[in-house]
Amino acid sequence: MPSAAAKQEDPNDSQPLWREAELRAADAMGRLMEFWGFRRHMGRLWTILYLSPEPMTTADLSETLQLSSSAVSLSLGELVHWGAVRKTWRPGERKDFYQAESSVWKLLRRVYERRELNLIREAREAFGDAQQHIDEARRGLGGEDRRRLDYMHQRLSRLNALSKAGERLVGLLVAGRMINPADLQSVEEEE
Amino acid sequence: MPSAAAKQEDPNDSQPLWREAELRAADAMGRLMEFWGFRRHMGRLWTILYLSPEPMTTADLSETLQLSSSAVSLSLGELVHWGAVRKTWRPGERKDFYQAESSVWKLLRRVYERRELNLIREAREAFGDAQQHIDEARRGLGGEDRRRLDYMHQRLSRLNALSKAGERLVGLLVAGRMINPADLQSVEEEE
DNA sequence: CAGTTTGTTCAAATTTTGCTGAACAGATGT
DNA sequence: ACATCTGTTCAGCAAAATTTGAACAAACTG
Repeated sequence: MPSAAAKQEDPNDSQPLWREAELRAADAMGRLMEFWGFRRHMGRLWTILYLSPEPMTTADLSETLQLSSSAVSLSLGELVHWGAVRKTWRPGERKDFYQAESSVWKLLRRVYERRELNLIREAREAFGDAQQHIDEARRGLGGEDRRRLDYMHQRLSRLNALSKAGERLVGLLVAGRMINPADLQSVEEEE
Repeated sequence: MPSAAAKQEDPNDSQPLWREAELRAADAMGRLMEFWGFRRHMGRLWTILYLSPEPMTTADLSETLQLSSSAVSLSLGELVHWGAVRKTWRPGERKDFYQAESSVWKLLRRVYERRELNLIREAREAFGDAQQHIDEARRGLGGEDRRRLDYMHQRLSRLNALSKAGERLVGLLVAGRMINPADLQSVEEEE
């Protein structure tokens, strides 16, 4: 008969009691990250690491989340690339160990900097180019066509201004100066 | 021989000169919206409408972007649902006409309110639940297990605080009070 | 140096997503 | 009531993304 009091490390069925809660939290973060444009596993892996007091190996992670080692390798690599996870090593151990970067605020800033900022900038450039082409195309025209191109030109300049504002907004967030400190309780972290 | 001076409405090849620029701008917005989690066509359609001085029909749109009427109907419906596009009608015309909501700022706020806010809220709830379960599970434990659960509990409370901060941040954006007005030139719009 | 252990890359298979044409439904005019 | 025009929904197809097992590569052990 199966010993009901087995503490933790049974092969299959008897996960520690808290494992379910941990997975729920990881899934929530996974949804967040997926929505946010990353692989869903990145959020799940990061959360498991973030909740673990000890660095973990790929084998640990692969077992906890029931993922193939390739999937773990891929998503973990991307997390490392984004600076969300760091490799560490243990004397005497050959495996790589991973631990979560715990300053979420810092992570957010990095993502906005490397991703959103570029994206908006590209869009703004496209709007600017289009505007310029319209500007050239409208010279010498009159009547209905001219009215239409003037309208388009004005609208494009509006889009341009908006992207510039967005760029600045994100820039301020990245620089950490966007938030009125009085509005939020501390978002600083222990790290 | 083909009359070179045909004004605009040729069947196929001779698009107006400015069409290319318009499409480039639409594509930029499409990329932005796709990245942002919407269908890419939503951004493209909206831009075409935004740049047009006159309301347009589905046929116009479908022809401009070379999309099937079903694709137009689908994405346009979603745009209407998000309040990014409005239907209008012309006396004597049976078709529906569409025009873009031109206050981009208002749109952004609506999206954040209806989407991001819910998303973060759900994540926060999940973190809270997990935290509570851990809290219950750790009672009466000692030693290694207790330490681990205490750690998890503390980390979950951190995630909880962060989501709360995020919720508040987005809330302020939605309420229009997040931005330090001195930091940005006017984001107000003509409407 | 041969044999392990560990991590990464690759191609095939599966799943998911997006798009289309056709069927359908609603409305309008004859 | 019928015919026509317009917009929406749906089943099937095509393209894209994810996932996996296996091959490969690298680092270490004895």
